[in-house]
Amino acid sequence: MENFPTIFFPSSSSTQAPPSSSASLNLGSSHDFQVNISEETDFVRGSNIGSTTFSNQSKSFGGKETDNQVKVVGTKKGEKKIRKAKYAFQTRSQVDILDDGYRWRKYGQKAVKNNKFPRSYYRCTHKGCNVKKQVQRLTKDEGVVVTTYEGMHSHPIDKSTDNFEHILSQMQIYSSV
DNA sequence: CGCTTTTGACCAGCGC
DNA sequence: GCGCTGGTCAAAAGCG
Repeated sequence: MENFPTIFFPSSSSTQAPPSSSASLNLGSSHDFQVNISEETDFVRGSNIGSTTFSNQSKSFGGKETDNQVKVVGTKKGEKKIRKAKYAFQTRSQVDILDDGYRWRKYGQKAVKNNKFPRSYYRCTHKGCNVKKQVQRLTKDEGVVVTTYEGMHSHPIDKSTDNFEHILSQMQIYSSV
């Protein structure tokens, strides 16, 4: 099977060890799992990712650079706007909802300009966990779902689904800046 | 009965 | 200054 997840870590990384764990994903029968990790404003595009349309997708996805700027939702006055690290997962799947083991609650849905499919906004339901994620399907390839994670989970996984948490752990390690 | 989803409104940032 | 777009909130409905 070639359904193996292919995780592309920024090659510029030199601090932590590369993900040597054999990450296997049981999301379904035929899901091409492609991860496109975007570190802050810098999208990892191109590379050796199999999809030819990937660059275009990345372009449309990060068309507006402003979408990487996230303002702090603090009730305090002058909180500076910090940009959190976002991780864009590109998954080839028939379903939008990828159960990664965490509990998500949908809190919004908006139609994006360049996509005819709406974008869904989810938030982790754990107490004190402000992890958000967006799920968006591409217009060009409706078989491709882009899941953008924002933030880090600071609690154990809810279910014992797969070792997807291993992947998340790897990324959390990486994203601990 | 409690939680999740849905959906419209509201708001802030940016471009023109 | 206005309009557009993206992101969040909140109320109500829906479901197990």
